[in-house]
Amino acid sequence: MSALVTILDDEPAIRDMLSEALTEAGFRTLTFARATEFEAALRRTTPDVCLVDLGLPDRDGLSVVHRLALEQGAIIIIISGRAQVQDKITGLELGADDYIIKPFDPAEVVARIRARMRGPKAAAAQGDTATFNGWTAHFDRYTLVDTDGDETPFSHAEGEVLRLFLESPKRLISRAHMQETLGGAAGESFDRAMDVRISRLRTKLKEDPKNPRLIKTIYGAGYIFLGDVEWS
Amino acid sequence: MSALVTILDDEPAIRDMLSEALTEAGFRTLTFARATEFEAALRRTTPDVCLVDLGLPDRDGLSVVHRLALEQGAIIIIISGRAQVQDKITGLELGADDYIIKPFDPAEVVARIRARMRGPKAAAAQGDTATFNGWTAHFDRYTLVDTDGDETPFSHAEGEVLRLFLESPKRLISRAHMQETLGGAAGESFDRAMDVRISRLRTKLKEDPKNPRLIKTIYGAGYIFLGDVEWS
DNA sequence: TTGCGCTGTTACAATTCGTAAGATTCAGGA
DNA sequence: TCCTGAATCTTACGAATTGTAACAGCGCAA
Repeated sequence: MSALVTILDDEPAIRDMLSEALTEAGFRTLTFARATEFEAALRRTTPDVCLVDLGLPDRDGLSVVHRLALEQGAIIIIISGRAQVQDKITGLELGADDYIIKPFDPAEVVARIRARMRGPKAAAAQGDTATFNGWTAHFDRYTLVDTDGDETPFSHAEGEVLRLFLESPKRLISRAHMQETLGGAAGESFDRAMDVRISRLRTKLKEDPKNPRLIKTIYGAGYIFLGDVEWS
Repeated sequence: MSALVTILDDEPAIRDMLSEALTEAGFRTLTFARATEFEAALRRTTPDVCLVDLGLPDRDGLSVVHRLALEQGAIIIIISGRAQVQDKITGLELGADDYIIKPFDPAEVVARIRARMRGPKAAAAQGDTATFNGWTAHFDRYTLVDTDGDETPFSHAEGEVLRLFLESPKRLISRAHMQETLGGAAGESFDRAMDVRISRLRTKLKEDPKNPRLIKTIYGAGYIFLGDVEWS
């Protein structure tokens, strides 16, 4: 399930250098020397990241970028010898997500790809994990990880609530619905248990009680989870 | 609707240059010279993009980046004089979305911000929001934001009234219609409740009681919301 | 058994929001 | 212009809802 990165560059040395660094970092790679080969491959596969050189023998790389941006959902990174500010601007405006100037350090390329993908470290856990606003929730390991790598364990009950939120972000989740999907087992006796679960979850997410950024209470209705969730 | 960009840099010349270019490009900006000032402002507002210099007088910019990545959903771009590949990598791994080296061209900064805003973070940032006369109402986050970037939370009941106004600006909204669409729930007995909701909304919009500019009362009929509303 | 962590319950603090009541403003007539 | 009753604004208070700390029961491992 590691991410697929395509490399489109006419210089073999650069292709090799990138391919090696990316494989080392846990990505799968495909390399191409010409735009036509690359575009033919796109009909068979869907890469997650596309590295594109602008100085190609058969076509201007910008046209490749433009088509990619229109048709694919991939992350597009231009790697070019053209260092003029105007070149960068037109590249970015055409749809590229980043622009790296030659000569470059392959480690920087890896770091920039990771910054775009934010989370799924290629070789990392296969289980069901979700990332949101700097956090990564590993439901198979019952741990929350921040960008620092610090882990905070969460319990089963907390995980149920968190999963419910992460499955429906930015939508109102009514208190009744929560009772129903989760604690429905016990009594209908007006449960403060849900409040306590949420309170505990909030402290683990380091929410400011006065101004919660992630779990927002709607008085008389329920809760809304704000946060940019991505499952993997 | 325009995105809010914060600039954190100790050099006034750089702050001015960035602020000017970004304003020109249609962004709203807030500038800070010290990390402490910046972090104080974060308690009041939620920027969409944060530009951070690493060489700050009072604190290392990397710690600012780290906190931002943990707590906020903002796009983080480091602007630094440190050009070593290792600096870039640690910055990106700490949570930055981009890393720009000084000296730089402000036009490139604008282009890179725009490139990031197309990504997933930006898609998250746009919920259902409306702007009017210097205010931005985020209905998903239940907050009002003014031109300074200061946030004021509003409650569910206030939001219902505000939404009603923003959906029919510059048209008479009768008291009966408001009761009907909203408060129909509880008692029909006293319509003073609506007055109080509106009164509270007015104070949050910093209306002058003697001379309301946005919510105008039509004696014996209802209310009119004046204001140039734009939804996004 | 003892100890530890998880979870629900309880009690009290904080917030929201409608109601009540006095103050203020408005329209129309004297 | 001034007066009067009705409509509206504002403030205070209280009921309902929600937040959180403290406590107790439970399960599990050493």
